[in-house]
Amino acid sequence: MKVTMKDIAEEAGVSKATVSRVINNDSYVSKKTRDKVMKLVRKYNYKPHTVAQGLARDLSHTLGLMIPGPPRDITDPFFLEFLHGVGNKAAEYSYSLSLPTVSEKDKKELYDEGINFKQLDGVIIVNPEVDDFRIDYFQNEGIPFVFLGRPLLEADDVCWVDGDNLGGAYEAAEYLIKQGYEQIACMTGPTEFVASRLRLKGFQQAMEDYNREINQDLIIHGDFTRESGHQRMKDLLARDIDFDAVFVVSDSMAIGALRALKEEGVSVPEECAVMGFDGIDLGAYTEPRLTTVRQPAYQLGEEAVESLINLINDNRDFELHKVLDLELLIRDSV
Amino acid sequence: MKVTMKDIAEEAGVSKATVSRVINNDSYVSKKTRDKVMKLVRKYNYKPHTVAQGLARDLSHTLGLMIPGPPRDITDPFFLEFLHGVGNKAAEYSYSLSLPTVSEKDKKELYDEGINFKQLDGVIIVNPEVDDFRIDYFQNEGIPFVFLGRPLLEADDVCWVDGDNLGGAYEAAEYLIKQGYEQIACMTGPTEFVASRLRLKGFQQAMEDYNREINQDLIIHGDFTRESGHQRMKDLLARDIDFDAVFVVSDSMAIGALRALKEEGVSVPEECAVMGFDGIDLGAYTEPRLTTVRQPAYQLGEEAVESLINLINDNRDFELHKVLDLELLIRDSV
DNA sequence: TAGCTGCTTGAAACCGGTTGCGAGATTATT
DNA sequence: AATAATCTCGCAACCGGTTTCAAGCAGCTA
Repeated sequence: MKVTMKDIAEEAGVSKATVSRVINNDSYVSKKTRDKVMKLVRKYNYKPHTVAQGLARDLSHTLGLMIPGPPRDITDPFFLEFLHGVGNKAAEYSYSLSLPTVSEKDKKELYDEGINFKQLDGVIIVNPEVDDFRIDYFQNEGIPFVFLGRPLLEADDVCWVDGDNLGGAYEAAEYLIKQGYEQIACMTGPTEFVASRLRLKGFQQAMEDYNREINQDLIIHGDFTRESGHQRMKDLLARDIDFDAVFVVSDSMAIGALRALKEEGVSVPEECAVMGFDGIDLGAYTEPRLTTVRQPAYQLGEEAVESLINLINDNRDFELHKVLDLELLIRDSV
Repeated sequence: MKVTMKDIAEEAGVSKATVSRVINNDSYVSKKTRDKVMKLVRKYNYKPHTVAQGLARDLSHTLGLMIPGPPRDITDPFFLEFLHGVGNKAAEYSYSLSLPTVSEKDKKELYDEGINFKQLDGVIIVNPEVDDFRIDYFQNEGIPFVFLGRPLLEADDVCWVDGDNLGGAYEAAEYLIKQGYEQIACMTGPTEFVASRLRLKGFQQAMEDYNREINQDLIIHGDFTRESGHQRMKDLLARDIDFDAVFVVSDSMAIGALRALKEEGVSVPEECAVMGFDGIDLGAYTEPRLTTVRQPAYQLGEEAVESLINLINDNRDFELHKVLDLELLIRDSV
């Protein structure tokens, strides 16, 4: 039989209210009664019933995670590692997760229909777009949310955690430059994603700082998938422009690009160096192994949950924005 | 303002009880009042408050997913795809997920502590072991559960969904045999996992059926990780036994093995063919691309949830065991 | 027409907590 | 010593549903 708060209260000879106060160490309870209650709590290993608590406090103890829909879907290992961090941290705080896939296409409709967002305590949004409409949406609904990745905003009162995309991309480009590559291409993501822009910007900044001219023909856009990396690289090769290195802003795309290069008989890194971004461990198993910038996906997941819970609890005392450092991971493709 | 059941009841001029009955199309309600209520339900797009419903019915609307701990962790792409299926299906039925990582080491302790299992409506367990202790555990707790993978039991009243491991492994081995390979090795997983055994058994059966002798030295055990695939293959090569093909029972391991072969200068598939198992799409990006047996991970995830919900709802009218077909995926490594 | 039966519905208790309000006990203030 | 301020803590309402029980009512049988 499950022991409830009432049971504890009766055995301790106090009211439910008091037990509740002890547990949430709310307001004043004398040390004596607190000890008495806590003893019983420990004795029975009592844990408040999350659902009942939720009903009373209007909380669902559920966090929503908006999984990116196709093309860049959940199967992206970067995302998986992130999810892992989220799942663990959430479990640690007794939150559960709701993971509806929101496909890109009918995204807005889904939000209009409201899914069951109203029953979520908070939401984690991946891949902010420039001027992301979800900001308004969730603000209106009054649902706390945190972004993985920073949305580009002037008045940045929105909570996010992010890897240092700009810095990481800068480092990557700088490394390529210092290694003596001359014609460096950059394959970035769709312009509507902030991450694409920042990484491109980091690249451009490094090129500028080292007085390299940027050939606009060597800036191309994929969609973060392997397939697109493969295709775009084929296209680029077909266009017959000289380049001896390419900075690809996601490992998945980089792996696709690697494959295209191989198919076209271009040796890596001799004829063309490839620099990735993300640091998925699959990159350690390509041929050649992918040099890349590692994002701490797992920690990002943990931080996202941590921030979100702070938001939910109306805790004002935490960093609204968190930037985690990236790290150059030197392997064999450069 | 959120519309509650009381609001609907008042506007319809009936009691909450009646509205509840309509919604759960419980017992008898006259068509007239039912229509009247339903009209309002649609008008306000009313959805019952999951948490309140949970409290009343003693349900949490949360499913637990026991994530395998290290070494074979969630980062395994097969598992990710599975999780994706689970997440979507669960969301479809308005269930959320709790994803605590249960590390292999302190597994039993965690179960003893009980985590918060009592507040889960059901649990999905991955990687059943032979004589899995969790069966007793959850049966005692009275918590419905479903396995991904069949546990080996005589009295099989336990619910599971599984790929046809035995058949798939048989096919894989048969294919190798028919392709004319002579000395076929098999790298399987730890013996405590049922999947390892079944896949090995399928392999053995095929060998037997085709009158091949099995060299026990060519049966080796990894732990499903890339690292182990890499290491075990190195070991095998060092032992200097002849073989011209190897059936590796997980793609992750196969990819590790592929790498080891490459490092040792053994060409694949000319000098040694490699057959994988799982069908993670990463296998399409190795060099050479991995021939393997594809498991429908996403569907397995969906089926697992479907079965679990049937169990939760005490629905007796469904297949307790589901076996999904596997499919030989012929690429370049054989 | 009285008595039954079966359908339909509402009242109220209940699920397991939280919380506003106020009363009684303690301590501080003057 | 009287009064005020501060602690403690219980009562009871409430969160939004579900479910038991019984009553009202219509139709049917005898």
